[in-house]
Order: sequence, then structure tokens, then C-alpha cells
Amino acid sequence: MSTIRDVAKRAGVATMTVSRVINNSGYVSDATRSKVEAAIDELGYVPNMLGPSLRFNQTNTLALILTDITNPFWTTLARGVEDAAQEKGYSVILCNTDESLEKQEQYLTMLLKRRIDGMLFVPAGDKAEPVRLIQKQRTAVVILDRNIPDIDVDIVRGDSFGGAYQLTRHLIDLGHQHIAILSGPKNISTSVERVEGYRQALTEAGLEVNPDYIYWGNFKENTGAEMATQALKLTPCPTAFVAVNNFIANGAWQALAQAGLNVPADVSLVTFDDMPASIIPTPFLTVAVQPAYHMGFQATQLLLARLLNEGPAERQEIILPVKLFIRQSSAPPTAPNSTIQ
Amino acid sequence: MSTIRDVAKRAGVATMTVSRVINNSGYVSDATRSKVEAAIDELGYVPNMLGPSLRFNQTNTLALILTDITNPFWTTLARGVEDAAQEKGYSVILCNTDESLEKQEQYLTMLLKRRIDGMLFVPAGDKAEPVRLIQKQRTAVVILDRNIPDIDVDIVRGDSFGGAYQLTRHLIDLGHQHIAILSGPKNISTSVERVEGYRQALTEAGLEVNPDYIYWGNFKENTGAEMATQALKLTPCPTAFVAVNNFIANGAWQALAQAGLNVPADVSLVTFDDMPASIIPTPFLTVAVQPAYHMGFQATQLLLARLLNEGPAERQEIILPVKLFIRQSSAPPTAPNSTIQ
DNA sequence: AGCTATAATGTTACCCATAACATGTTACGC
DNA sequence: GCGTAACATGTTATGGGTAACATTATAGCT
Repeated sequence: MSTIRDVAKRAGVATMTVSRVINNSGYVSDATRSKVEAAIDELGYVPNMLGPSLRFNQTNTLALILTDITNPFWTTLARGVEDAAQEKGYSVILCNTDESLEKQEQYLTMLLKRRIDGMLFVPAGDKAEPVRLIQKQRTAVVILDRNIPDIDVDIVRGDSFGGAYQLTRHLIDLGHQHIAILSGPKNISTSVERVEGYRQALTEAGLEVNPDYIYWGNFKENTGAEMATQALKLTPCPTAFVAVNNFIANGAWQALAQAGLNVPADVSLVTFDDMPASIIPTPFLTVAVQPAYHMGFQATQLLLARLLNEGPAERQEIILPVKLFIRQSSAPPTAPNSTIQ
Repeated sequence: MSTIRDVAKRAGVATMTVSRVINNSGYVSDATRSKVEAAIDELGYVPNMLGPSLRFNQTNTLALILTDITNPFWTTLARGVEDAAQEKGYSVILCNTDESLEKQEQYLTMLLKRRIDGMLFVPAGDKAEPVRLIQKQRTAVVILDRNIPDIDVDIVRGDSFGGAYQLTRHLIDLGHQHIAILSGPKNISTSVERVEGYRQALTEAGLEVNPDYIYWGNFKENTGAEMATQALKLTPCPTAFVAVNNFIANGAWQALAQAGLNVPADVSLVTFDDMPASIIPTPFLTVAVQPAYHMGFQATQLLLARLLNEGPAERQEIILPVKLFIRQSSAPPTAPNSTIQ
């Protein structure tokens, strides 16, 4: 593999001159430029970024650390990150933590060793320590989606509280009184805030918040199924379910079908996070949609602004609105709870 | 950000000694090791990989270049790549070409500048040139999913021909005689081979191959819809559709619904590439399933073997089997073609 | 011609970790 | 007590590109 020195020798110039040609900087005569370009072509020379990266401690690389790459929500967000990064000549290393703190730590140290310029970080937990680790190495970081208390760091996230409020309110407006919520882990802010939004909607409507109707699990399909199965054993049985993400909703949906229940005839099901039409041609679930692509894009722009010292002075907390799409999976309850309506 | 020199100074030793402690290599006394470890902790020292990367021309990084990160098929494959890479301490840069040759070339040169150790490459086209570019820089590469003629390079792909054959054969066995195929671009081997498999099944069954029933488009949902809409105008109207990937199938499905047709009562629809249950809770489409995760995993293992000079001497062409899952979207044709059955 | 500004090209030091080599120290057998 | 092996630590060169500085050539002006 040829180096800038090989090119310089072949063209009969100094390496610096080759560098000038490559980067279009400084003065180079047309004759010299041609000679150098010819040499580059002949050798098939491709510059080695590692030299300057080491010298100037700048890798032009970002990392996106997320928790589940198989979920279209994150994929869509990843596209936003990638597009914003590419616009400015940055590449993105994608890391998948599977919600595992161990994998997360492995990835973080690996990325720090690589002297990544910045991280877009969906933390697998609510501990400040991993973020502090990043900040200690003076690596720029923007938290995505999930809040972490007691830490001075930029964050871009959706309005979990508002979204859950809207979903629950929608069910209440339909006449539901026994609404269960299938949530994620207790140490993830989105889980918690969505339960809070649910609570608020119930309380405002004068409905009792029954703790038995609140399920804490994780963001996976099979857990969604298990939580729904459990909930169906309660008396009074819930007539509606709020799922806190799309995978939980799908699991719940399967469990409901398994129990011989029809959505929405027998039970309503609403959820966070839509799937694109390319994936679900006939969307059915009533959803609270977060602007995933935009979330990734905007967070990356903020991160890049910080890297170029163009960012705002104070910490940013950007909360993106969540929009309710009412579809077929939610309907007024039937027997036995509200026979009138 | 502290360097190995800072640590050495603080511990009162040479940088080499620190290096030995970090890498657990050579001889270090317990006393010295403790001193060094203390210094590392106090400074929060994280080694800079760029030094050795430059020195030894080894970045421990792979790249996965694919065409659509929003498609669960690729995401699943990406998981396979990531898992295999992580096992051996490699990280993966994910690049999304959107089937654009221009984006692809940008990414390739960027990756070569970074001195990536190897690439897993889903080419956006059938030209050998991009692969030759990579090989010229002595960067290891394994082609994924799509064949490229006239080039000496490892490839891991699914049995497109066989899968399409099975799908078509299944429809023929159900009694369909007018079967349309909605394919991707003409310059992508998977598109072509799937059409070939379709042809073979028809011919074997003594059915005429009607060129009007063969549609060439791309792998996107809206194109799938357009192709299906066009096909419905034909006489005799197809009673069954073979979609060449999941997004095309979803688009087609939408178009069929739009046209007031029910699947499978009015028309059958079969496709390549399944969606995981977490995404589609109630799978409906009859599919030819490629082992996406395994494809990514195995290709990465092959690539890593090559990097460590442990690979087989000769070029590998690994063709993974495709499995047919018969579900509800395919049924015998009704009027007007085969009223008897 | 002499001066200066600009154009064109070259030289050197630097970034960080480590392989390769060099040197110094201790332990142990005889 | 001496030689040798194993242990312990240090020194130096290396990799590739470029900022900063240095030098030389040319053009333009008086």
C-alpha cells in the first residue's frame, strides 16, 4: 500500500507538495499538480487518515450506541444520525448494547480507545457513571431518548409523559375505565415517564390508579406477551392496554389473540412507536408516534455543533413532541364494564 | 487527555513498562504493576489505539456496507455481523448506501482512508470495479447476498434461485397458472436469479413464461405497489404474485387492497424475506426465508479468518439454503381461471 | 538594479503506543 | 563465588500526514 512518500518520490516533489495537492491547500503550480495527480493515479494512492488522526486527535468519527438495532424505531433514528453525520463528513460506528450494562461498558471503552470525536448515546439504565466516564475523556456526548438524573449533558428525547397521557386519555374518552399499562424497566426514564403520563390521565379523569394494572418488564416482545397474559387474570379484567413500545405491543397482541380475544372488539390496545409502512403495510395499532428520524438528526446536529464549538453555551434538553394516530386497535369497551355507552 | 507518558511519569517508570502492564505482556513485578495501575486509575488513562493502528496498520475495524438499514432483513444480518465481529474484538462501521452508486463510492473511499481491516459488502449493482478498488488497497472483502460476475472474491449469499423456484412451485401446486413476479433491478443478481427460479418452476410445470408477467423495479415498497397495480391491468389477470423481497410484497399488498382484492381469497401473494415476530406479530405472508443472521455471522467469520490468514486457500462461494414457510397469503385460485380446481 | 510581495516548494517536528533491542538485577546450581 | 537463566526495566525507532517554519523563485514596481 503506497504512502504519500511513494507518491512524492514518483512525482519528484516533497511530501508536503503532495499533501497540498490532495487537500487543495496552499500554492501548487499547475505543472506540479499534474505530475502529482499522475503519480497518485499510477500508484492508486489512498491517503491514510490515521496519520492526521493521531497528530491532531480528530477522527471524524461518531458513535451511535443504542439498545436494539432490530427495532425499526432505532433504525429510523439511526438513519437520521447517519444522514446528519454524512453531511459534515463524519462516519458513524454503530453499537448495539442489547440493554446490557456489560456490553455497554465494553463498547464505551472501545470507543474511547478509538478516540471517537463524539457519541450519541442511548443509555441502558439511569446511572450517571457511564456518561461521566465519557465526559472525563473530554469526548462530546449527546444522550438520546432516555433521561439520566443529576448530570450536565445535552439530551434529545421524545415527550414520553405527553405521549402516554394522550394514549391513556384517548382510551378514557372511549369509555375505558380499567386500563393496564405494560411498561419497560423501572430504571429507564421512558418507562417511568410513560407510566406517569398514564397516571396523570387517569387521575385527571377521576379514575383510580390501580397499581395492579401497572406492569414493569422490558422492551421485548415476549415480555409484552407475558405481561398481557398476567393482566388478563386480574379482576376486573382490563378492557384496554397501553404498551410502552412497539415490541411490547406486538407481544401483547399475540397474547391477546392466544387468549381468544379480539382487538379492538374485546380489548383495546394502544402503543408507542410506529412502524414504517414498508414494514407494516396495513397499520392497525393506535400509536403515539415519536419523530425518530428527526430525533437522530437533530441530536447529531447538536453534537456536531459542540464539536465545532458552535453550540449554545448552556446544556440543551430538547423534548420532541409526540403525535397521536388513532387507528383500529382502539374502540369503546363492550361488556362487562360499560354496557351502556 | 492523558497519555502513556503521563502515566509513566506519575508511576516513575518507562512508558514501555506501562505498556506491559496494560497488555499483560512481558515481565512486570507486582510492586511496579500496582504503582502503574494506581497511576492509570488516578489519571483515568485510556490508551489511544491510533498509535498502534498507525504503526502496525491494523485498526481492528470492519465495515458493513449495505443498501437499506431500515429493512429488518439487513438489520438481522447486521446483528450477525456485529456478534461475530465482537467475539474477536473487532468493531463494525455501518454504512448505508441506499442502492446509490455515488454514496457507495463515497463510503468505500472513506473506509479505505480509514484503513479498515475488512469489509462486508452488499454491492449496489453488478460491476466488479468497486470490489477491485477495495482489493487494490489489499483490504479484505467478502461480498454479501449479491453475486458479481468475473471477480475473484469470497461471497456468502442465499439460494435465490431455489427460493424463487420453491415459491413459484408452491403457487403452481395450488393450481395457479397466471403468476406474476415483482422483481428488483435488472443489475442485481438476486433479482435476476429469483426471476430465473420462477421461470424454471413454470417451465418445468409446462406453463408458458409470459414476459408481461415479469416486472423489474427496485426493492422499495412504493415500487412494489406500482408494479402490482400495473400487473392487475393485464389480461388474463394474474391470480398470484411472487414478490422478490419483503418491501415489494408490502407495497403489492397495499396495492391489492386498494384495488379491492383480498389476499388470498382473490389473489395469492408470496415473497422473499421474513419479518421477525417482534415486528409482525401475526405473520401472514407465505415466504422464502433466508437465514439473514447466519449469513452475516458466517460471512464475518470468513472475513476474520482471512484477516488472520486462517482462511481456506481458494475462493469461497457459500450459498445458504432458503426455507419455505407456507402461511395464509397463498391459496388455490378461484374464478375465473380454475373454477374446478 | 534593487526591493518587495507573492508564488512555489522544501524541511522538520509531532502525535502515541510498542516491537526490537539493550541493559540491569536477582536467583539458583554447582 | 561465579556463571547462567530468568526476571525486570529502559531506550530507540517506527508508522503517515501536515502545521509551522524555512527557503527559493518569480513577478511587479519604482
